[in-house]
Amino acid sequence: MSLCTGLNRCGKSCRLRWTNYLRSDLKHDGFTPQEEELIINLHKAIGSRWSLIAKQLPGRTDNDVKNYWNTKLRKKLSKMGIDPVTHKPYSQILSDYGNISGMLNTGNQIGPLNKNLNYASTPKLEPSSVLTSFPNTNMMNMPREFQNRPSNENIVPSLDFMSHQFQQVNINQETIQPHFFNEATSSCSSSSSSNVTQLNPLPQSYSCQLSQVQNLPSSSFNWSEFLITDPLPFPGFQQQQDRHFPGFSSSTNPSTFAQTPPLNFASGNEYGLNQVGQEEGIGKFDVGSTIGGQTNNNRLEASSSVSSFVNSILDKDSEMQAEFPDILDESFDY
DNA sequence: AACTGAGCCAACCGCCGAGAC
DNA sequence: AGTCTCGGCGGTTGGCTCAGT
Repeated sequence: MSLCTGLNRCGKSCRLRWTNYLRSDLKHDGFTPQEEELIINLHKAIGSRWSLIAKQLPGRTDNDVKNYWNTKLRKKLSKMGIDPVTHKPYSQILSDYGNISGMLNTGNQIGPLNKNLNYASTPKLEPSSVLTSFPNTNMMNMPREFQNRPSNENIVPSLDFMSHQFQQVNINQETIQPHFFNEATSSCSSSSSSNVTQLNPLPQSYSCQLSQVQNLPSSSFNWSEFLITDPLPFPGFQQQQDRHFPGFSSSTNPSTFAQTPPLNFASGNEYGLNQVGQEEGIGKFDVGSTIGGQTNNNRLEASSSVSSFVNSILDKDSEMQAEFPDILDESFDY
């Protein structure tokens, strides 16, 4: 390892120090509400691709964004009753899992638990020690948000979500029943009112009554049911996914996606990010409606065959090609 | 004043891909 | 083709600060 001249640091450390701290164009003040909103929206669209998110925030580094997310935003969302990984209300996650139970028998298996646990971002919580029941599921029936996550974030609800459940159970046993998988179908719609909204700088679509969490479907659960032998629905699926969603697949270098020009990753109008993007004169690229989000409710039906899944990908690809030919066809030189 | 726990954030770690040789 | 170096990335750690007791 070679050291920088006169410094007891390697070149890599010096580069990181420069890029994360010393660069003159970096902001060192706090995040604005607009930046905060953009981070949340981008995270919802593309997950923890911090470098990509940071590219949309002038003067911020990926480290800045990552730290801010881990220390502030994640907790903030969690307190609001929103799973910071899926960006869905906890009650809706449980509802989804309740609705898709029983599909495991179709043959799709859920993969290695240790891999899946990487998806969860809250440390210091051992799911196997705290969670003993959860609805059955499988890859093809996962909420789309899960399916479009990087492969290491694919399968199970986040530990934020789980810890939230247990916090609710432990902290307020009078309002949240310990057996929180009681039958219920409630989920937070975009028009749902909320007590949380008062504390919530985000739009109502993100709001959810925490009390809804208690009304959850009952189902026996065993962690082993999340195990997958093959996380991909068919051989070559990953390659297809890479081809159609470059930058969104785990096997693709995120830099591929980074090669797109500055974009506004508004997931619909949930966060008013279109306005932010327009103010900055950047293009609009509605990831939420085309790829990762639920705006169009293009969730795969539980009965979808593999071919229909592929077709849906191809359809989306065609739509994207038609809508953003300049972006998708453009080549970049660095 | 001393201790403790939580929050924050710069720095580090390990992995991966690209490019040079 | 194989090896090495470099840079980028996301995840994690360690030390500092500060509020609470």
